[in-house]
Amino acid sequence: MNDQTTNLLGVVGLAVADRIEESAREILKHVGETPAALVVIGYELGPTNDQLRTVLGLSHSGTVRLVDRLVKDGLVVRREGSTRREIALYPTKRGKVLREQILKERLNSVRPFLEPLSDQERATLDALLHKMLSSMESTDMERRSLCRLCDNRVCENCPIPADF
Amino acid sequence: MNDQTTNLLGVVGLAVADRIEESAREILKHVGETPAALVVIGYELGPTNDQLRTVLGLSHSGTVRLVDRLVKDGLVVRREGSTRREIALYPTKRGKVLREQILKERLNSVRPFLEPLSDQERATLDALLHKMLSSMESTDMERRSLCRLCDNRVCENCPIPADF
DNA sequence: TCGTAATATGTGCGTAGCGCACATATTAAA
DNA sequence: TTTAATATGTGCGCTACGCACATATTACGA
Repeated sequence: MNDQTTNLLGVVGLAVADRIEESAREILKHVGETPAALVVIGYELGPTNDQLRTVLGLSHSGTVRLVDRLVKDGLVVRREGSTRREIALYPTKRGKVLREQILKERLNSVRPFLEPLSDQERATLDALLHKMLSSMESTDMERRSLCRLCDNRVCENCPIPADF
Repeated sequence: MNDQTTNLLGVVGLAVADRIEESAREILKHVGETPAALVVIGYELGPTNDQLRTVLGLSHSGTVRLVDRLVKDGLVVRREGSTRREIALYPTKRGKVLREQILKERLNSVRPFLEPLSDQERATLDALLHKMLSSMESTDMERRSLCRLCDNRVCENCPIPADF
């Protein structure tokens, strides 16, 4: 194992995450897990507070306040859930619009990294990344966390399941 | 350009950054740019507040308060700089120890991503990452920001310069 | 069935990590 | 030698959280 490669992956990872966060901030005026929350809620499967919490890796109260912010901004609504103690989170029309922008700008901010590579090199990188991801995480929850900012429409064989 | 590869790179980038942040939090009990600050100051070149600020991408006051935290924790000291209005930031003995731990655990947290790959595949990935990085950023400041969490001892031809 | 445990949400309170606007000291420049 | 630029520090506020607690609903076991 060569630590130089490990270090390089750390650099690229940090750079990619930086660019993604910056692009989301400009659209949503929120940072942290708030953009990911809007993406997850935007699947329109009506996640509960607690399901959202596990995907985002936040505390319970942190998640409640995060949803408060999204509700206050008119991006998300709390509906009645399958039982009376649960809620179901859904995006508003405006929430869906902003979600689309977040997903689009996320891709736009990552794309420059691939710019220097040829088609052949991109295909090689794709295969390597795919191998890294598919062999790494195990539980469904970890997979959902990994893909919490994904645009699932551009991901063919994505590990994130569409159901909670 | 295939957006599926772009998306995959976004996933890996987010995952890598997550793991790095988590490892630093356990050691330093601080998040955000604080770990990076300790790494940068730890080069023992006595950066000024303002030089640190540009590398970390923070506001001026944010940087002052960040250094306040490091000083309060006994990890960094403010010394007199080359002119009387400048300060020179240096790590304490304890600051150096924690810095070493941050660098070590950063590599430890990224290494699992390479675990599924063969030696040959790692070499290919290394070449691709290197090409991506070397063709991307231009100014020295951007390079320093990219490498703000690097362990420069494991990076052979790293773009971060050793002088400010 | 009835009480007890588990689950789900929300709240009071505190903290870390930042930015903006302003104040002050020092150096550079006109 | 004024004036501008630079470097640091401060008052104030805000966002994004976590912890501990309160409350409501559902599940479960005696």
